[in-house]
Order: sequence, then C-alpha cells, then structure tokens
Amino acid sequence: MSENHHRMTRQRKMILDTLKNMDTHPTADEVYDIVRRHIPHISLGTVYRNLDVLSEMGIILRLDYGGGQRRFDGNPDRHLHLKCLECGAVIDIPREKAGDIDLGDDTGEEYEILDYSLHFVGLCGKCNRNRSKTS
Amino acid sequence: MSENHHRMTRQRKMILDTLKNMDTHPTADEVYDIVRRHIPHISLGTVYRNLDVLSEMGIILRLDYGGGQRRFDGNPDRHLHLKCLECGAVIDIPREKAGDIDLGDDTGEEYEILDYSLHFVGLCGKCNRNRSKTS
DNA sequence: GTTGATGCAAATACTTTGCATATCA
DNA sequence: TGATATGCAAAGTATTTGCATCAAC
Repeated sequence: MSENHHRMTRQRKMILDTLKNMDTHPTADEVYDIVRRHIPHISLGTVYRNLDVLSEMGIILRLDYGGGQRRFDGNPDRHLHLKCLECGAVIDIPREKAGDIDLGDDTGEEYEILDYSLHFVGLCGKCNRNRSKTS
Repeated sequence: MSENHHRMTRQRKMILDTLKNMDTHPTADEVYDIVRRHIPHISLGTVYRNLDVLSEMGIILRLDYGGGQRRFDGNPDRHLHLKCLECGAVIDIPREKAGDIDLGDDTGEEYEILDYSLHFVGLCGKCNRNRSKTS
C-alpha cells in the first residue's frame, strides 16, 4: 500500500516556482516552454503529471474553463477569473469588482465583463445516495 | 457572400428534437447514439456541426465545463448546473437553491453542492483597448 | 535500497475539417 | 438550381500512459 508521499524533484520544484512567478494562468505547454529553458530534457508528460500532482496537493489550481487548453494558476486561493473572448487569456478579477456585473467599463483602461456563468460541483442525487450507503 | 441562412434538415431537426427531449445534458456522442437509431447513417461529424450551429442560433446551449467532453443543453435560458464529481453527470439546480451554498443536504434525497466557481467571460484590458481603436 | 518520478514515444480522447455527393428551399 | 449540409475518413489538438531508467529520501 503506497502512501501518497510526494518527492520534491528538481522538475517539480521548477514547475511550481515557474507557475508561482507568473500571473498569466499559463497552459501546460506554456509552462513547459519556460521550464525547458532551465531543464532542457524535461518532457511535456512530466509537466502534465506535475501540474496534476501539485493541484491535487492544493498548491496550485487547475482552471478547467473548457474550450481549448486547460490553464493553471499558482494562487490556490479561490479568486475570480475572466476569460477573454478575443485572445483566450485568463486574467484575475479583483473581488470587489465581482459585485457590479453591469457591463459598463468606466474604470478606464480595464477589462470588460460581458457574461458570466456559475458552476457548481458536487454529487448528483444518485451518487450522493450511493455514497451514503457505502460509507 | 453567403448569408447565414440555415436549412432545417432532417438531421438537424432530429438532433434538436432529441436534445429538447432530454434533461441529462448529453455529450455529442450521446446525442449521436440516440439520433443514430432513427438516422442510421448520420455521422458524428454532422452531430458536432449541428450542435454548434444550433448553439450559435441560440436554440441550445453549449456547456464547456472542461475536463472530458463538452455537453449540450436543450434549454437555452441561463440556469444553474451542477457537475457530479463522481459520475460526471451535469444536472440542473433550481434557481432558488443557488442562494444557500452551504454544504448541508437536508433536502432529502438530493444532490450535494460541494464547491462552486464563477466564470466571467469578456475582454481583457489589451483586447478591450484594441477594440476601441478599431471600431 | 525502495519507491516514486522522469523521459520518451506511443496511445487515447475528443473535436474539427476536406471533399465529393446529396439535399433543402 | 444553387448554396448549404451530409457522410466518410483523415487530420488535428490536448492530454494521458506504458515502460525502462533514474533519483529522492
């Protein structure tokens, strides 16, 4: 029975540090491109595996916005994102802006919120019932 | 110059009807499996193309929850969804439940909301500025 | 020394697309 | 009849995985 004990390998540390130093919510292969400058023989598979491990550890965040590539966030605290319709970038939205979801951007040179969606995650009725039985 | 004038082909109609009669937010190939019972030679490509067309027309909804397959919803009005962590199903959440995002499910045999995320869609600063210039 | 992690490459999963033909309006 | 849609198959994109080797603890 293997404990889920994780080693902090050179690769894993570099991936984590890279992500922590970015505020652009990069995709796996953007991380790969940067990490590769320091560890040329690292493989994309390793990057994917580590991004998964790190997010399971709760150190980083996996952003599954759908459509195209998954993105990752070095800040594991829940905060708000906006996905740009034009270029696909994912940027942070200050929490105080979240209240006024009206579509005017009189804030100067800023982003513009055009739409939003709220996603719940949990258990559907069937799985919830099954779980109560099992546990 | 081609107008975006859409024909209501047998395939498109069957796909639409099928989706309207489901409340399970099926994936493209779940729709394909059902439609194929009536139109055996329909292709998965046609299903994908039509689901896209119908959602561009605003008749159905594309649910890009990320992680695995895209899902489609025959109800084009904005409403709330919950994605099951266990089985991946996407179910509707009554709007009046949206307020109490506390994790108790004293509502009987129901689903359980464990987490949520709010996704904004719009334009990032750069693209927003570019757009003002252009228009 | 063990066991988890890596690199490589192949495999998978999902979706899109090119093209000749068919069909709707 | 003319443009849009279809079926088929191939290509594309993103991610995962098998396996021999390597390295962290």
